[in-house]
Formats: sequence, C-alpha cells, structure tokens
Amino acid sequence: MSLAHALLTALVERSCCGAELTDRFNRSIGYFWPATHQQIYRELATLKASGWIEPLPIATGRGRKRAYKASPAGVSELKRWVGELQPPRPVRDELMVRLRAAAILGPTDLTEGVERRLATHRATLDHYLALEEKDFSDLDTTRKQKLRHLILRAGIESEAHWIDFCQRALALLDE
Amino acid sequence: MSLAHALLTALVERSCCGAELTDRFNRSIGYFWPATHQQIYRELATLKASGWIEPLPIATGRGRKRAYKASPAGVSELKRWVGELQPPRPVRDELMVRLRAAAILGPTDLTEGVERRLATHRATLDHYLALEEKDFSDLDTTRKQKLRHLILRAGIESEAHWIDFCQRALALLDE
DNA sequence: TAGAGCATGTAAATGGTTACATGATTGT
DNA sequence: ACAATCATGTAACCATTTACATGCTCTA
Repeated sequence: MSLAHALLTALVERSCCGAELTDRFNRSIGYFWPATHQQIYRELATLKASGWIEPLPIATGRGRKRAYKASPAGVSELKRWVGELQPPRPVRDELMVRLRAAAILGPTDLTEGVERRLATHRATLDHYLALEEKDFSDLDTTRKQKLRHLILRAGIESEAHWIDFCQRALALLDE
Repeated sequence: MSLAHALLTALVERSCCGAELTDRFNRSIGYFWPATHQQIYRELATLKASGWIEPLPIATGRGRKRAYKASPAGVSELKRWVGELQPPRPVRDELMVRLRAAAILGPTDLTEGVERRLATHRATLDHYLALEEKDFSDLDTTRKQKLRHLILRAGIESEAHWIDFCQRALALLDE
C-alpha cells in the first residue's frame, strides 16, 4: 500500500485537495512512485474510509474542491508502516527482456529503442540535477534535508547508471 | 506484453513444457521479469490462441506434460516486438516512499527495514557474481554471449548501487 | 498401493492504466 | 453567456499476487 502511505505523507506535510495533491505528488515522491489523478482520488476515498485522513470543512460535491488533512490515526498508521518489514518488490525491466530476445534472435532493430531510452534517462538526469542545484547543497543541515537529498541522489545515481548501461548496450548492438 | 515475449524468447531458445519453462525462466530472464507458474500457464494459453506457439504432439489433459514450441509466426512477432519503441515503465520503489515518510515524520523505526534490504541486495549480488564466474569470462566471444553478459552486468551493478545506497541511508538514520 | 511430489490449472483480490463524464470557476 | 480550464470523479480493462484444487507419475 505504498500509494496510500505516500499520499498520507504528503498530507502530513501539508493539507490540500486532490488536484493540488496530484500536482505536488508528481513533483516529489512521484518520481519514485508515480500516480495519476484517478488513482489519487480513489486512494483518497479509501484513506478517508479508513479514518486516516479527514476532510477539511470547506465544500462538497463533484467539481468542488475537497481538502483533506491527515488525522492522528493516520499519523500513527504512517509511523507503523515506516517500520514495517517487507520484502522488496521485484524488479521488472522491459529493456532486459528485449536485450535477451536480441541475444537469442540475432541481429535486430533494437538500436533505436535503446537510443530513445538513453535520451529519456539523460533528460531525467538533467531534471534531477537541476532539482539538486535548486534545493540542496553539500552542507544540508537538518535530518529532513539530508534524507530528502539522499532520496534525490538515489534517482541521480540510478539514472547515471542506466545512461552508462545504454551506451554499452549500443556499442555491443552496433558491432 | 513483456511476459509473453519473454516466454516466447525462452521457447525460441528451446521447446519445453510449462513447469520446466517456469524453472528455466526463474533462473534467467526472471531476474528482470519475474513470473509465477500461474502467470506462465495463463500466458501460454494466450500465446497458443495467438498462434505464436504450438503444442508439441505428446500428451494432453490436466496433470500431463504439455510441451510447446515457438511457431514461425511467433518468431516474426518476437522480432517485431524487439524493435518496437515504447516508453520505459515507471520506476516504483517502496524504500524511497518510506525514507520520505521518515524525513517528514522525524525519528522512526526504519533502520531494520533498510538493514534487511541491504542483506537481500548483498545476497542477490553474491548470486549474480557466482553466475558471472560460472558462465562468463572477460573474453566473451560471440555476440550472444556478450549480450547475455551485459544483461547480467546490469543486475550486478544495480545491486552494487543499492548496497551502497542502503549503507548511506543507514548512516543517516543512525545520526 | 499409498504417499510424495510434479504438472496443470481456477478463482478472487489488488493495484495500475486508459478512456471518458460531469460539475464548478474564471476570463472575455 | 460562452469557452476554457480546473476539479472530481466512473467504468472497463489488464497484469500481478495469493490461495487453493485436481490429475498424473514414480517410488518405497
């Protein structure tokens, strides 16, 4: 239930409505756990039914902003969940499946696909580096700041790794 | 439809029945696209309905081995699919969601979770390194061998990266 | 010939994706 | 008062996970 808890975290940070939440989400933790507005509205309804979030008394009805805040029960639940032990979810990477097929089949058209993927990794890396430049420095002071920087570093290093990998794959496919 | 094409690749490599396929799968490309036997049997039925695989004439009925081979149509389909351009599937990493919650909530119990994850990454890395030792050398000769080694290297480097990351996370959480 | 384990399956639940629908607000 | 856009949804679909069911084969 990562999506539920990611949303709960966002609402602990600051109360807001679904649309704003979607927006904030897709600019922060959404890099590691993306979600569309449909998923988010569905999850908000579930969270509310669980009593983990509460609507702020503003307005109701379709088309009207409905803001929510995390309830005390929601905060406890989030603390519990953070400490929960769970096996990591399995990796699933389509590029590896294609590369393996290319290994078995012999010469194929995979090059352009890898080039595209290389380009998206480069774009994502640039984006992350810009975020790092803007929000962090070498001397993060608070624990919160350090942890948030670490999360972004995970993204940066992972993108860098995939860029390197794609380049090696291209070299091999070109042979 | 990565699963379908991963299975198709395995059946191009060698014909076999569902159970053996499950086994082979989980020792090779399954590291990058895991699947249970339930998924595999369902997908075999779909692949057969599409005409991309054909049953070998041995036996039928529940409990009896049913071996399949890739059909010519299946091979063409696989070639087409390898060249297909598709956006990479989004990253989803629960650990990042937990770390972010830990950043927002303040001190929490996340340490043990990260330690466990570190341990599984170390175990996986050891396993991959053993596979590398057994199946590959620095001087892979064929294109097929080079590509298969590259795929394994992706796993090795990715695991090494996450080990490093978990260690840095632990250092931060311990402060 | 009974039991262990292999091989093939069914069913329900979960979660994510895609397409579409509708009410409210804002700017012209 | 109309169009554009914002905000909130509904519905159908697809893939994955988990739990369970059943037939077959081999060996003690």
